[in-house]
Amino acid sequence: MNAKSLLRLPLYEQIKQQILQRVADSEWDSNELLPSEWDLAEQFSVSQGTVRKALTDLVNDGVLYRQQGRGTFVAEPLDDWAGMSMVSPGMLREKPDRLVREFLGIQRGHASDELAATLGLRRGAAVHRIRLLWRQQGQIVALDEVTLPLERFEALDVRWLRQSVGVWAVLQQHFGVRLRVKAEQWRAIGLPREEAQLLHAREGEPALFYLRLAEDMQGQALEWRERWCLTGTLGLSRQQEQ
Amino acid sequence: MNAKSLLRLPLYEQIKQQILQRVADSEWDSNELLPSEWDLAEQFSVSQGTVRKALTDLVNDGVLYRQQGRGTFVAEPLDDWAGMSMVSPGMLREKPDRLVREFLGIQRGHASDELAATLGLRRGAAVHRIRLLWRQQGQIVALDEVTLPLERFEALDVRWLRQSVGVWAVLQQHFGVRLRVKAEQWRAIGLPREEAQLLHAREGEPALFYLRLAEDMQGQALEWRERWCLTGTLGLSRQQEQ
DNA sequence: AAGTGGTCTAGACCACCAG
DNA sequence: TGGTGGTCTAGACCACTTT
Repeated sequence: MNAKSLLRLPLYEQIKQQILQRVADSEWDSNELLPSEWDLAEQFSVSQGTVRKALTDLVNDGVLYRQQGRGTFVAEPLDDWAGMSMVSPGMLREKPDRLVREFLGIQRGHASDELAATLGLRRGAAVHRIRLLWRQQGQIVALDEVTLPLERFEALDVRWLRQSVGVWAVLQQHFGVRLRVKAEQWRAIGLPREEAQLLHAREGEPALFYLRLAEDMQGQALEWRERWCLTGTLGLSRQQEQ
Repeated sequence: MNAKSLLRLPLYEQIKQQILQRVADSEWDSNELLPSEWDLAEQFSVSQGTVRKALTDLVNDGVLYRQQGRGTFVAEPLDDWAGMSMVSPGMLREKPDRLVREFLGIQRGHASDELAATLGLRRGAAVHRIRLLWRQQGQIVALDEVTLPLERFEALDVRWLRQSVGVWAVLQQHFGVRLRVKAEQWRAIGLPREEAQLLHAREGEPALFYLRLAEDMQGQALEWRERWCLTGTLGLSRQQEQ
């Protein structure tokens, strides 16, 4: 009836954004039950069908999940491996074991021309560079170098990175930004010296090199990530070392 | 009003299946305009909203696409690289060049115990084994070995494989089955002898090894694929050979 | 029994595209 | 201008879960 469209955005889009905001602000925690569709409809002064459309979209985006007869809930925050193919050793049917993150550090730097173009930044724009190490059952399995536009994430706090489960979770919790993979590429390479040292592996040892561009739900590119992964074969040879 | 549910399936599910069947039977070709939502609603004796729900699901599955003000169309058939990350050399923003398929052959074989379990088959069940080679700008970039349950695809015809753009397109066109990736895994390996020969590369040369399980829209596992990919680094060394 | 999400209808108006 | 998909409403009944 009322709630006259503020910006020519569909009502369900406005509702989605308000719900996303509340999730980002932790007004609703993970796995917390949302008000019913009818309650939300009354809060937002729209029909239940419109709320339903908004919730369905958010479920498809992985922000919420539903259980028939019980209600609608807030999904777990994304971790940095969300939507990524398995690279862990072992059978295909196994879920990858919970990965443990080690925060190596954050620096300020400047984007290369190519990276600036990819992220839609000015030439030489300032960026955050974050390094993470991933362990599985104690063994080092991957090294990440993450690049974020500094302008957008100026307030980024080192303590958040140390405490959180990953960069994506930090961006969601503190900036209300939910990322998804926009483009990615795999290569087989020999490990460069610096990365080999950090991974405690031999220089030139074959590894997976994973490049990934991530965007927010509006399609704005926001994160560039390079990941060096030790795969099953490597895992074997590494066991012999220890 | 009528169309009393035949199998306790929601009306929109029945409509989805009927539309999928017509697409599989090529009653509607790729990029062909479907009847309007109101026409379909009348054909199926349901409301326009129910047709809309069915079409929206099929759009999300990639079977159809919509254009505001014009209509709803049949999407291009899937190719064997659908939903797969880029592995081609070059920049991330580039679309991978159109890959050219070379059909190497098809054999009958028997599933290993592990593969039988993965595909939900009896121990030692008969399977099709298909080999494909992929070229990009003339250069060999990948080798596929595809395993399909023979029971489900007994009528598979070699001519279809020779003429079509890929295995997924054949399954969609001739069996009405649309696949999607269920699980996948990447590894960096040295090429085994046989695969190295087929790829015209050196044995032991580092390459990406990609394992993939695909399922139909009902979640039934139907395809196992192993793919050896030569990545950018390799592409360089191969240029020197020629 | 009460409350939730899941399905379905009938009708309305809008935004976009074509002739 | 007419037809299409896009949005929105108000109401109904069903299936499932919890109390």
